[in-house]
Amino acid sequence: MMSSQLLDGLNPSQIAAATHIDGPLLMLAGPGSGKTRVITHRIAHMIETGIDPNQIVALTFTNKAAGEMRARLERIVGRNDVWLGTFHSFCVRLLRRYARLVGLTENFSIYDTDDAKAALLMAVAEADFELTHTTLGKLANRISYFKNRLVTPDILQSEAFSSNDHQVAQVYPVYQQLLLRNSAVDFDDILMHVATLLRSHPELRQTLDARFRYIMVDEYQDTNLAQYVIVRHLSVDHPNLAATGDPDQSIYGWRGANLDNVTNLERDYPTLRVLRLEENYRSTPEILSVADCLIQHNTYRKAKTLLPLRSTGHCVRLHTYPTARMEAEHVADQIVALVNEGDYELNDFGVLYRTNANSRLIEQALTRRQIPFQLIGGFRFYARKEVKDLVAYLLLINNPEDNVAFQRAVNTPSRGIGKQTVDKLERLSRDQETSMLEAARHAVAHQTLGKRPLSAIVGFLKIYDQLCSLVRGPLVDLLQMTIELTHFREHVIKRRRGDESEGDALTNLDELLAEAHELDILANDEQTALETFLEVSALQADTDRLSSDKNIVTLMTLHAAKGLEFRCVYLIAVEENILPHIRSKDDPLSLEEERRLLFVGITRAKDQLQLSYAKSRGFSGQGSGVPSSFLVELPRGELDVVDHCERFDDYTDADGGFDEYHDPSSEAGWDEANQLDGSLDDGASYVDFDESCQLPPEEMAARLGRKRKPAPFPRIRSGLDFSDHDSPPTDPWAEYRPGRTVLHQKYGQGEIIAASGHGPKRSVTILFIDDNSRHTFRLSHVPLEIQH
DNA sequence: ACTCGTAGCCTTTTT
DNA sequence: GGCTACGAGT
Repeated sequence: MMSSQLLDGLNPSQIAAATHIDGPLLMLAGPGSGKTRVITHRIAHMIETGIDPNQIVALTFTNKAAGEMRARLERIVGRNDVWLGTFHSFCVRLLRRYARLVGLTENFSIYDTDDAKAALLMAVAEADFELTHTTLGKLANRISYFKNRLVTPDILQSEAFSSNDHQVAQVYPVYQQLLLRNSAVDFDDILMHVATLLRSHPELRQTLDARFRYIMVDEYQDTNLAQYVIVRHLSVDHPNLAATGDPDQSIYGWRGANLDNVTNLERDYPTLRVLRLEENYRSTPEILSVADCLIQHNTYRKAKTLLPLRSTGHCVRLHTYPTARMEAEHVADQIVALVNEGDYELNDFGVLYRTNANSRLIEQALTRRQIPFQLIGGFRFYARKEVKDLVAYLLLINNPEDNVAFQRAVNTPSRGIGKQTVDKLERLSRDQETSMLEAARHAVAHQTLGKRPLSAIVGFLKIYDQLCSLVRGPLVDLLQMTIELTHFREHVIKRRRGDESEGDALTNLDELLAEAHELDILANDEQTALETFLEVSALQADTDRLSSDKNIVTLMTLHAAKGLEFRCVYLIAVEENILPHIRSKDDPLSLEEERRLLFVGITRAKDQLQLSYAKSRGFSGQGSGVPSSFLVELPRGELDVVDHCERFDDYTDADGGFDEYHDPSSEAGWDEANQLDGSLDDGASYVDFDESCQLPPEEMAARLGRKRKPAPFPRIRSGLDFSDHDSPPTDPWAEYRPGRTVLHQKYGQGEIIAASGHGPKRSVTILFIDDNSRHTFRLSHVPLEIQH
């Protein structure tokens, strides 16, 4: 039974996709094919046919995409309990629940790239590793690479590896242990731990498979092995996995995204239904023709058509400029002109580029013309120093084991605790096998430090304990008090004195307070405002802050533009060594990814598209001046080619002009470049895929024999809320339950009269015998001895 | 323990 | 071209 209203306005293949509910489904959706529309209508349709929204999960690439999808869905079916979020946020929730099964505690910290590097640096020191022939960054990248492919320290150490990876193998296990000691995860762990969890706990896997019965994955072409293993394991008994993606838009190979996942789907699900969405509602035929012409130069590719539905529009422009500055100025001028003509508004414009560094001149040109714009990319809001410094206190309050947070908080604002003291505390903590926070308390109690550092630490602990007592109150109060007790504002002002960003830094603090206040309002039983805050602060990407309601121009990298569209797109700096990037040129596969990146950029445009390059671009080296080899692959006859250099005699004769790249001999060169040697081995063969993705043989055999009806799943309240039935049995805090008698250091003996929460975030209310007083404590912060 | 200077590394892309 | 991590000096 399908609602005609719901499917109104969808084309036949879209309807087919939206009404395919049970069984595996792969939607190969070209750009602008109404994919988001299909997904939302599909979910709405599922709900309408009576499926419990609680059993539906839709995983997106960014929080923003999730938010948009939610908004659209709610417009159709109203408020609902469908889980819509990123892979990472979904996995964090799962991991919070089953943290103990992988050696974490429920209140684990999430490290962003900076924190992870700090932790890695500690691990390097601990492993007595010399950073002479490698850098911290490279080491971090390599470890990330392995984690994305589910290569654990054990596997790495047992495999044959290059001398380079031999070094990685020295540090990786130490790093991983250190993270566990701190009860912390890095971004990659979030996925890797969940994959491990599902692989090593069949009964839990089964429970969750039933719990999340309908799983959708958007941007499937950009998933990595860890992500594949996760959705694969959640779709065994209930193989209702629906993936949408476009292999031509796979641009995250460097992050471990694996196009094989598309083929794997066909292999692992023989009944997979593949649907193609090829009709394009977004772009003019001119734009699509250019895009198609380009992408056909990719060798490793399944043919796919782009069917234009819009009527003829403007010619795609290719502009050549003498300098990057002129490029920026002219783009800004065109924006002004088009807006003045009245057909376009500022938010119709997107300026796209390969690297963040390319935004600078455009920013200046727009600023000079007083055109408002938003710049997406570069540093995340939560990665700013003053923000991170403050958040460190909250992290430490939430997770006292977190030594990275401790080290950041303990001496910011500086209070006389230097490297010496911190090193000593780290040694003490390792010797005593406690957190650095505990080691600090111990040092105070036993006077094992010099007088001056000791009193500084006493001061810090006093602040910390005071803050901890506020943990049950509103987050905004906790944050406010942190700022006050640490004299944080004064600290920021002092740091940035004279600096123009001083004001910004203070504004950022206010923004944090506002955010905290907002979360206080949203807080519920499942997750406190503090927990939500810490999750957001770690997982919010810069692209998530993109605003679509303000009437301003958008500047962003091609990667950040994925999934977006603009009426007018300016794709600047289409130059050799920038796009394709210099670092991708040795490897044919990377080169193809660069081509896809340009394809993504082109297909963001609805009405107008201008590609441009400049013959000189400020800084030396960077292959300035040479047009991208991709430009030669475009249909020259269909382009409106404008060379702004002709008026500048100085530049007309300069090397590397477009025309030089259009002679037959160069083209022969490109053809040669396209004849790839077929070496697809990227060294990712550490994990046997079948082994990682299949169930144990016995279980598989058992399954093939019977197609049984799943047991009814316990009633769930909302979202990713878990009932107590599937509570892991390993939670020692569960022992603190009403009726138990406990001993408190100060108040003496009392009886637990109420308890709530799980793990160390569990809090209990106690009626004390001595003075009949009641107090509520968080177990993670107050030692309570159970009396038997 | 803090401040200033320098060397090397960095950025291509981000959850 | 810019940051930042580390080292020497006070």
